[in-house]
Amino acid sequence: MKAAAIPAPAVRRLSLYLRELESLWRSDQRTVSSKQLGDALKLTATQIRKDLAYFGQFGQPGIGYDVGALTTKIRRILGTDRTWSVLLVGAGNLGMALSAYRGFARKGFRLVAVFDQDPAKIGKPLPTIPSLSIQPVQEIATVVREKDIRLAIIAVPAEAAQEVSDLLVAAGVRGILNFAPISLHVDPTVAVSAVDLAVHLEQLSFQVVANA
Amino acid sequence: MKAAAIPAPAVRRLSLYLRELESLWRSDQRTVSSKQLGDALKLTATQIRKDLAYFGQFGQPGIGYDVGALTTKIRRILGTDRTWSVLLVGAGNLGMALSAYRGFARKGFRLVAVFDQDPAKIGKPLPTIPSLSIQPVQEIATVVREKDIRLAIIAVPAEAAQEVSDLLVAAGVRGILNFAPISLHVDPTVAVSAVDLAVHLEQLSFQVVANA
DNA sequence: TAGTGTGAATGGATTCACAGCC
DNA sequence: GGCTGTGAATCCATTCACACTA
Repeated sequence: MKAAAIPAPAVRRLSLYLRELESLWRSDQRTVSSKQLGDALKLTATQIRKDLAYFGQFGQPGIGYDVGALTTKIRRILGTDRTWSVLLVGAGNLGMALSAYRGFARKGFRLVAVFDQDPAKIGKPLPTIPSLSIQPVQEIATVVREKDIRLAIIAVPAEAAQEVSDLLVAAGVRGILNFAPISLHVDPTVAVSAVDLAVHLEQLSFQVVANA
Repeated sequence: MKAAAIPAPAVRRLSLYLRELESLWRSDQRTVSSKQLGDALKLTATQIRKDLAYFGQFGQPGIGYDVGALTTKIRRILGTDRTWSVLLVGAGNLGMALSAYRGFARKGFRLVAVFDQDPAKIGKPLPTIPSLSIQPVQEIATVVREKDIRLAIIAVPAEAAQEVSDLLVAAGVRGILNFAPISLHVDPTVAVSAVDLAVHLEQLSFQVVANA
């Protein structure tokens, strides 16, 4: 089965469209034009139409897009029309903050397991999700299979990240969100998305100096 | 003065090169080829050479790049050859985790002030940086001027983010790293970089479904 | 030989321009 | 009149190919 080569940037923007649509829905707006979406997201109207056109025809000429219907469509495209079980490795500061983040659940991602390597932390329940307690990393494989987990978040120090990644991939995880400041080496069938705080700040400092 | 139009993706990769170079330095490697960097980062050697060429000639034909010298050069390019004072708005879970992150300091970003709107939090010292205590958002303008702060991190709920952003820009902040899941509207001379956890997970779920 | 730097060619993504529909 | 959907044109980033150097 041969999908029609969707540009990666278009998929990235799809998430933004969804976010904006959800916000419009909350403010009781039921119809939106590509122009209006573009203004809100600082993108051109054409680009939004083009992006959506990769996936089908969702709008009504002269009217625009139905907010509810388009929301549903984009959720289906992104695969968030269902709930994903997610596991977290690393129960340090960042890991705990992530586990407390409500935005995940709201988007259909449910945190179902947390792992750490530190024996002192094992067995402790999460402050925000008392039904979960921290498990040793050795149990990753078992839990992934038991709970049919496909997505994982890595929030461990750089030195441990590749090793954790290997464990996750071996266990059958299909996508990894990596917060460790290293470039993970994984099987090409596994999706990886990375967030490096320092990289973001460096981008800002570059731009600030350039603007100065 | 008119800089020579650097592609944004090239600048993004520069941060990755720096990260890798720092790692090579720690493992006592003093010379590196574009091929080797490319393998580590899953990029082509040509692309790396092209990216670096936007900023000058740093390599030695037949030899490669001097790790130390290139590190210094890239730091200068990114503007991280000096220390940046950074402020943080939002002392919730995420904000506290960010304030505890050591990677910032290591890269030359020093957290010098933390703000929150919740009266219950005002005055409390940071667990990890006891010399700093949480201040009311109303004081942002004063502190920015006093401490000559140019970069800010927003870690407040979506509803408050635009308002905080306005305060920051009015106070003279030049770059914002935004963790709130909304698209900020700021003066075009202010740089913004955004991290949206949900967006990242959605990208993963899309890819996982596509790979399936 | 091993490796950089770079003009030229390619490949992708964005924007333009407009036909068609409400 | 307002707005979508889309081929064609443009623009920009990546890759190729190779001259050149240590």
